[in-house]
Amino acid sequence: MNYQKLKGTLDFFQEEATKLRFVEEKAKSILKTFGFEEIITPIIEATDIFVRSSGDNSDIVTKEMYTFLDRGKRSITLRPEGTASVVRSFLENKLYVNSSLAKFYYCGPMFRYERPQAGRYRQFMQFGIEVFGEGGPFLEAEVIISAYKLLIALGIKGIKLKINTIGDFASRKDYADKLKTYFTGQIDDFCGDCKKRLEKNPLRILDCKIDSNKELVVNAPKIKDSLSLASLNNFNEVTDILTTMAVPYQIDELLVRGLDYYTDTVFEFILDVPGELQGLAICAGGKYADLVKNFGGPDIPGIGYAFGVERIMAVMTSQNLFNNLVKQTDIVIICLDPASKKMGLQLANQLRDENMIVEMDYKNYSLKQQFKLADKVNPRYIIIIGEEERNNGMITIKNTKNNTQEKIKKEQLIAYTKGKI
RNA sequence: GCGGACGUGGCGAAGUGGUUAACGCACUGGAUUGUGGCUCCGGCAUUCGCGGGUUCGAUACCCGUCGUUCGCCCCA
Repeated sequence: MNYQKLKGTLDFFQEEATKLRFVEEKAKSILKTFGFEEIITPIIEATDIFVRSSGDNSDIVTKEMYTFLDRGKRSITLRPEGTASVVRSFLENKLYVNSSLAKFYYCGPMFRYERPQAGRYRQFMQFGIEVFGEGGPFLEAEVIISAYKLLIALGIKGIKLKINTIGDFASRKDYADKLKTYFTGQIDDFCGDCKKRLEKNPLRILDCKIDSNKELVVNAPKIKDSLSLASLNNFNEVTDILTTMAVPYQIDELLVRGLDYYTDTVFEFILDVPGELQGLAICAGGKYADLVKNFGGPDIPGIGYAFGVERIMAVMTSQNLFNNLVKQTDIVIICLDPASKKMGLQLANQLRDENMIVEMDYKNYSLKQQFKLADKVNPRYIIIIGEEERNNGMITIKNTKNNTQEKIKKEQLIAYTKGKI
């Protein structure tokens, strides 16, 4: 019987696991400087949580969720995104009572039943943040800045920040109606999807890959003209702050997000790099003014974003940004007979207590074979213990950098290595 | 959900309608028994994703299936 991983899933081991953890740790350390705290929520939630938040017409809900009935006949879903769970937890635990602003980051697997391709998997890691509370344009800008700083800290080149405002629900409804009127009867030569979108969600016609370059689309009514003055002012302030903070951005009036809960400011960091990753979003998010309220909670706005960790790993790999992740061994202990092996084991663990990385060959007794193991892990020092050393309470220690060796008393070993490794 | 490409040992990769399935890396053993990383020699796929068909014969041809991968839709 041959077992293999499920379609669209990934095993991370050795170097890849190290990369994943590296990105995660870096992200955490930067967000901590912004005062974020970690929130860990379950991977499974009641299906309704996601239907409510993403919208029952969204693609995620209609065709991408892993949903099943548990033994109690409850509909359970593997989370397709992080925001809904965090909002649920925020409300359930009344995390709004102690402060007017709650800032969380999370990291974990998300699940979407899609056809895998470059940078897309059925189980993928997202690193994201959510902030609850009224913070105005400064908060929104800070959130975007935190994402930007993170990408800079990771060293990723070729990223572009696209930002837009889609207004509140009222102005969006108004805008959708305008678009509908505008496009009705005019899109006979548009793709089939766009024809469907006209009824369902006319905003999506604007970022259709096939039709978005058409004159009709380019000249379509702009969302700006449907926005409330407050929305408009807010957006202008956000971009102003970004400019002040020297965060390059590009206003993209066609940027509309796929999840229904967004309002006002939405943004994406996309990759502008050659190859298959070109154009992929590595971070996306926005404001959601009414999501908490719609969940039955107080009227508290939220804003957040999520990074696609695998995508970040992919770009970083292609840009050679994982240089210092090689496994490092400090010492290999070579033991030439069983009695020496026991002594070696003791020494190894004493050294490990000093935080040194120590390995040894458990199987062989010949010097040559053990040296071969040592070559593979390329240690700073090689210790040799045989009958000769044992009888004198000595060990031989060899510096592999300059190929010198000396005999020292085994009691001196810790002191000898101090400061050298 | 739709379309294309691909599927040979741990990895990379050649190959042909007929029985020894190249080669490289990795792994493993050895080149006289306490000093390696180089070199040399040996071992390592009864088997070419799986199931069926065509054929005297298939890893090679056909069908199906599963899987990988890329694109579309959508998205991180």
